[in-house]
Amino acid sequence: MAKSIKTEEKILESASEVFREKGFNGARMREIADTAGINKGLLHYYFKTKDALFEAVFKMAFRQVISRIHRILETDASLDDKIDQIVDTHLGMILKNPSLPNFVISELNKDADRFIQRNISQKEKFIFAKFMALVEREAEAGRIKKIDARQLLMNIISMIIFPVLGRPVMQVIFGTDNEEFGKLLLDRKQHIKQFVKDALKP
Amino acid sequence: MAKSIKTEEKILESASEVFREKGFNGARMREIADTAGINKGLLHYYFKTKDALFEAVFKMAFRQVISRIHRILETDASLDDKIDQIVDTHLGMILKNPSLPNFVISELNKDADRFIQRNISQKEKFIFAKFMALVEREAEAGRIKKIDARQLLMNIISMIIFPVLGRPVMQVIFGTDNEEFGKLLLDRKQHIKQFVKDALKP
DNA sequence: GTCTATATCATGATAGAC
DNA sequence: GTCTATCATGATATAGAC
Repeated sequence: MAKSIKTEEKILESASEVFREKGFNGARMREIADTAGINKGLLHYYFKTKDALFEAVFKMAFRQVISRIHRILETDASLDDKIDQIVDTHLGMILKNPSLPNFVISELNKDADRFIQRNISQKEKFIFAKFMALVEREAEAGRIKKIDARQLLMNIISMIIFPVLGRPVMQVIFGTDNEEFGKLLLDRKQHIKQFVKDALKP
Repeated sequence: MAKSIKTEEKILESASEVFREKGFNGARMREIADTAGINKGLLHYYFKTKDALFEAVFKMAFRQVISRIHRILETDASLDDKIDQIVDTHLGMILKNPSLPNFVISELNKDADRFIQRNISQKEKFIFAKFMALVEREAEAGRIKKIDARQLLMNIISMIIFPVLGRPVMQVIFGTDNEEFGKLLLDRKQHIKQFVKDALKP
């Protein structure tokens, strides 16, 4: 057989596709089975319930979004390099998977509090504390303006993710078609890096 | 009666509440009726179908988001004032209605293209062209850096909306609880204005 | 206008043959 | 492991009494 992918992987792939497009409530087990080219009954053989299947898919998507950032924050790279890396890898990933941010965020907002509590660990706090210290050092050395590291990171991530997420809204505000807007998005890597650098200039 | 609100308004209010919280697919006509304190049958008397009710609610929410921006862009205020106004009125509105952005954006992304086409008008293009000209004039006069007006507006709106929208994600990255994050959000008006001003400095 | 009762249908999940 | 057939539930929507 050309396709040696195991059934379970095929199911996860198809489920990811359908859940991203329709959300948990909009997705049908029937459609997932069809997309995977298998029978509905088989879905329940591999994943007992719709919830279980969703959980598996969502976890993967969430890690994809968040682990990249943490990995970059963890390194010993300079602040400048960290910013460049976050913009490059994140914007690249999002442009390749435009449905990812909306999926993660809209599902997350359905039960935010429970999720936050389950996912904040000491490790997160520690990694981020390191980044805060880095920003503080840079400011004291006079290489950048004094700034709250959390606001800074929030600004950067906002400028990366929102344009893809809010694309329909922005297009209506601009009065712009898909093609023209696509060009704007391609320019953003360069633009964001410059914009942030300018804002930080002491 | 203390409550002289007409039934139809009461329905719209309740529907708005439930749709925002659960989305179109997650919302139940039953829950909307209960919230409004009326019977299910009566919902269909006022709004033939669930789709029709949703359409009415969504239109209101969308206008609330988008018309404010257009109104500000339209005025004869200076660029500086326009930026301040967008940040102030928008962030204020969003902090008062934290569920609004997620509702509008996640529903919009389910059928973005159809929606965009239906909502782009010559008026939009005209208003925005005026803003682009303003930004260009300021740059030529040497009062700000040269910048693409669309990227600029995208940056501003991103920084306003995303932190509320992506709040759960950011809290996990920061390792921060609701209270601490809430304080960060309150500081953002001031922070964003300063950040943008710094980035634009020639 | 407002309610109760009901029709109709689609979905997630299970049972059981192969 | 994979399929078919079926169940049980719960949703939207309608009909009709008051």
